[in-house]
Amino acid sequence: MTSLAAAMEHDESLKNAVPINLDRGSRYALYYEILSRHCTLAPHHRERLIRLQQSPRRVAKDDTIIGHGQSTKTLYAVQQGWACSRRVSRDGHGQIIDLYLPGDIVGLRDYQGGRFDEVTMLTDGLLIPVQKPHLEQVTRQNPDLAEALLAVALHQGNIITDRLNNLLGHDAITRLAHFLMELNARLNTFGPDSDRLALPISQQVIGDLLGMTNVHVCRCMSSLQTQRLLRRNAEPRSIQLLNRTALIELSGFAMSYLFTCMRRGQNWRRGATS
Amino acid sequence: MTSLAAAMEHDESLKNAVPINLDRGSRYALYYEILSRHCTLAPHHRERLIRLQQSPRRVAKDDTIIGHGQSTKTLYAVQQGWACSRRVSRDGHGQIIDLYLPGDIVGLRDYQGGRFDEVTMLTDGLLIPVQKPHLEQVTRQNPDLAEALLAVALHQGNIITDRLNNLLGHDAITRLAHFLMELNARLNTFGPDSDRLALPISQQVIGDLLGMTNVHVCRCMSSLQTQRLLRRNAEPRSIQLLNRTALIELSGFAMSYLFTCMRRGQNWRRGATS
DNA sequence: CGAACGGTTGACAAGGGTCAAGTTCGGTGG
DNA sequence: CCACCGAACTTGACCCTTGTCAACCGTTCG
Repeated sequence: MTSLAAAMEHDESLKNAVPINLDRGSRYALYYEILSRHCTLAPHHRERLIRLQQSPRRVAKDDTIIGHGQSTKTLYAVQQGWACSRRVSRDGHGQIIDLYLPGDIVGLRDYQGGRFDEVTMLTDGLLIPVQKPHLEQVTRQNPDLAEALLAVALHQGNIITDRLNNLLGHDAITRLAHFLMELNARLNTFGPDSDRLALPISQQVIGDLLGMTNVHVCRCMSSLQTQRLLRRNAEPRSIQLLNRTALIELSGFAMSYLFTCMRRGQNWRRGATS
Repeated sequence: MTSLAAAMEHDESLKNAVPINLDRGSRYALYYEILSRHCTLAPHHRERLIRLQQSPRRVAKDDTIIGHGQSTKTLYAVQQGWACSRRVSRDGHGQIIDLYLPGDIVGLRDYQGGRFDEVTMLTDGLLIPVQKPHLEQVTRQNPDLAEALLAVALHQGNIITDRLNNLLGHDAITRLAHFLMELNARLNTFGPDSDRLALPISQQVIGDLLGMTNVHVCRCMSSLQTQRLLRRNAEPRSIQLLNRTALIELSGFAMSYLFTCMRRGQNWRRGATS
């Protein structure tokens, strides 16, 4: 086992936050894993993408990956840990825009340049950098990869759209429930659908993501626990889903944005088990 | 002047809602116009895209373009009029998700299939259909077009992200001001920056888009008018921006999602005027 | 003319923000 | 081992923004 592999496994607290298949051989093909969620890719694409990847970069909680207003030619795939992007307004107040989980690509929104949100780590983690020009070169030569990249971008857009839908016209408890279901779905995209949900972020951050105060997040969490819908664990920060059916019902969670992923995902899973 | 061209120009109320350059020759190349906002495209791409387009489809207010839950293999580019997509939840309540203006592509979010929001017209309009499989075939043969399509998708994602940012942590007046600035920017992407802003939708629809009630939209509009920031016209429904600087200041509008577009747009504009 | 629709206004209520104090817990230093 | 500290969470009191409900008005259109 290499030192990298060791580093990747020693971090117990993040273990169940890693939906990516880390079986032998796929360990270093993160971009291939991500892209092949949406399109069926050939083996030579796997090799091509592996050559693209730079060496993994271990980052700590609160590290700034991409500074505010700073142009960047680098994309990062999240191997481990959670990250978020913030939009900093003129008054210095930063609003969390987006949440990146293992298997997500950070910086894709800026792929063509022009928009420079700040990206910081919410937990310790491991990122795989790729140079945008290199990726562009590869996608120009491989229509399959270009299509897969488009699929990833559309998928990210669908996740955002789902969050937008969640924020519009729903009250705080519903929004929180929806957020938890979204996390549950994204963290278990291909893995077993565990009832335990890692939640390694503060209520302040959750509040920023949902447009409410940390105080009210706390109240809603308590309410959900009182309704026997979930139970909270303090250390490591996580929650136990006690009644997923009721939570889905309450939140109106649709999972529609996962359809693309699931459909292709089944191909992917068949391929992996064969 | 063909009958189509006549049809396109007789509709006075929508005249200033058309940011697309309708000069001779570009009139029928809507997809080329849209894609070349983001990438510099060659003349043969123009021909290729024109061949892709199906004959324009005139639609009326409240027409359903894409039914709820209905799969579709067709994309539509909006030539004239405004459209929106709605997400219909199980209880039958429909939440407006997205707004499509002239020059936008409808259905791109479902490009890979899997998500079926309802799309309806908010005004009368003119749409240019394209079959997704045909477009896919063309993009697979032309990396430039694939990249341009990716850019359009990312741009749409950026607009949504901006709206998300606007909804999180801003009060109703700020949200309304931001919405108006967004409209102003999107409707005048390349045209002269007019102070008159077409607003051919009801306050109920605006409320749905901003997550507030029609009553409160009315109150906020009145407040903005009282502050001498805008003036409302009843017929045709439009508003006059009296103090754009103050509105931008108030709403924290960034225009960042237009950067990609602007940057390339200047190329595009140079090309058009030469 | 009357129905239908969209906008306007007022009274009232509730969801959620704000502020502040208190609690828990892990880390740090003596 | 204990004392102390800070970060995050919890809880209560209070109040403001916004939703709700309703009446009313102006236009359009059948």
